[in-house]
Amino acid sequence: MTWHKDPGPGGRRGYHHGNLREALIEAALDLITEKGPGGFTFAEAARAAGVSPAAPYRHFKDRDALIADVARRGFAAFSLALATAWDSGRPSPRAAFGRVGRTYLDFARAEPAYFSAMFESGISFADYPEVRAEGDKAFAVLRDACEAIAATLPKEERPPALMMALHIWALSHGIAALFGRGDRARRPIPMTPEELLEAATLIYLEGLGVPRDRK
Amino acid sequence: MTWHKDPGPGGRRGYHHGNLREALIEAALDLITEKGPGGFTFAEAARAAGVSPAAPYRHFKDRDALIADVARRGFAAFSLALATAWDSGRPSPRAAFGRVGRTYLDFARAEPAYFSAMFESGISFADYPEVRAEGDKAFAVLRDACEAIAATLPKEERPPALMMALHIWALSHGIAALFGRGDRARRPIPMTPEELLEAATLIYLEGLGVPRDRK
DNA sequence: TGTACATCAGTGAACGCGCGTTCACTGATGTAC
DNA sequence: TGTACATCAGTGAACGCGCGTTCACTGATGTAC
Repeated sequence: MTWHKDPGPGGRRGYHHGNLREALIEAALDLITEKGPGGFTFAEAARAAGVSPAAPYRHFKDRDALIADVARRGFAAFSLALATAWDSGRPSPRAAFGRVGRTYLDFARAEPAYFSAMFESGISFADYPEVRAEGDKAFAVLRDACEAIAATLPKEERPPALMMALHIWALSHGIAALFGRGDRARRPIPMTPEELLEAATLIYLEGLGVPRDRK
Repeated sequence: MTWHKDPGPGGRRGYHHGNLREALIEAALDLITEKGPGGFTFAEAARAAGVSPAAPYRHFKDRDALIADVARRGFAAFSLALATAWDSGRPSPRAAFGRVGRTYLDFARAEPAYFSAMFESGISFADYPEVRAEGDKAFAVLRDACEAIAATLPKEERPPALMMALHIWALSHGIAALFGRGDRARRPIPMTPEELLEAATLIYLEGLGVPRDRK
């Protein structure tokens, strides 16, 4: 790793950029935010970083490799956010579970570019196993949470935690995708996505017989 | 409307195509199926229809207008499928409700191109109100179904049908988007999407206190 | 029934554009001695 | 401490490509008389 002085607001010091890889990722996030994953181009990312169109090839094999790296980072940030929200189920699994759901929606809204790269860019988990690995970590957080929720039930009534996790993931994802973002394609609804998810989760847990927190 | 002889397998008779509008829609569906909504181009659709690149402009203002028309038709087909599945809640609302959910997943799998155009193409409801209108019809079917399900509960326990419909829509959509298609980006799960949705719906309705069908 | 004509759905060539990618290159950096 | 050199991250020009869109046009169709 090279040591670099702060390049200042210009972002560029001389012949060498200094931090091109990061700058390209940032540019990609900005472009995806503006135009969606399809609207992002390698050339424009280079331009945004103030660098010739050939320069990105020093850092990424091709356009897809850059998007995959964005997705990987997105999943990493996502699982960190979810894990922080879950906080090992403190103070109670149910309270923590609610936070996890809200965090899912938060993330989709606050980081639409990551979200797009993760779920809508069409990059293949098979081609980029490191993306999949980070995605699995995020899912594992949700699974652990479901495990803890299930554990509040008597043994013979416990639903499979994997199934629960898939249900909650799908529900959160559906709400985020349909109603959660400032999309032009969005369908307006008479409540917030958070309220919608919270109500659904409440009903779902009720259906499983999960006891509510004592007041 | 002009009367046309069957153009036969060549698809083309002479100077006039005869049914270019339909041929372009078909081509768009094929292309979107193959490469996603981003991979579809006006030029390639023209080529597939065996027509010069300028010809599509006789039928569609631009590329987006064609995609919007695909989305509109998709929503129309979707609401027809949902309405058929619902069948006015026969023989029982719950049984019919189950069919509606399965139909959602069926549609996503059987018509990935429509599904993409409807939900992932980024075309704006504001710019194409006819697309929105068809989408609303599809949602109305689900809403009616929820109304009927809610009506099986005593008045004071009935949840708002709109909320129920949004919950079920989001759940179905999340499952379809994450696990429902033959996507390369799909995450494999140890059960079918149909089973996953059915279980979730069962738990959800249980949580609402909706009585089960008598055996 | 025949013909002139308006209408319409196509043609095909051309445009400007921006893309991804390659290439031989060169300036800057760090290091071995 | 000074210098030669290897390494590396950039340049910038060029490529072939396919796109969306326009234009003046022409062949086919349907209709008024």
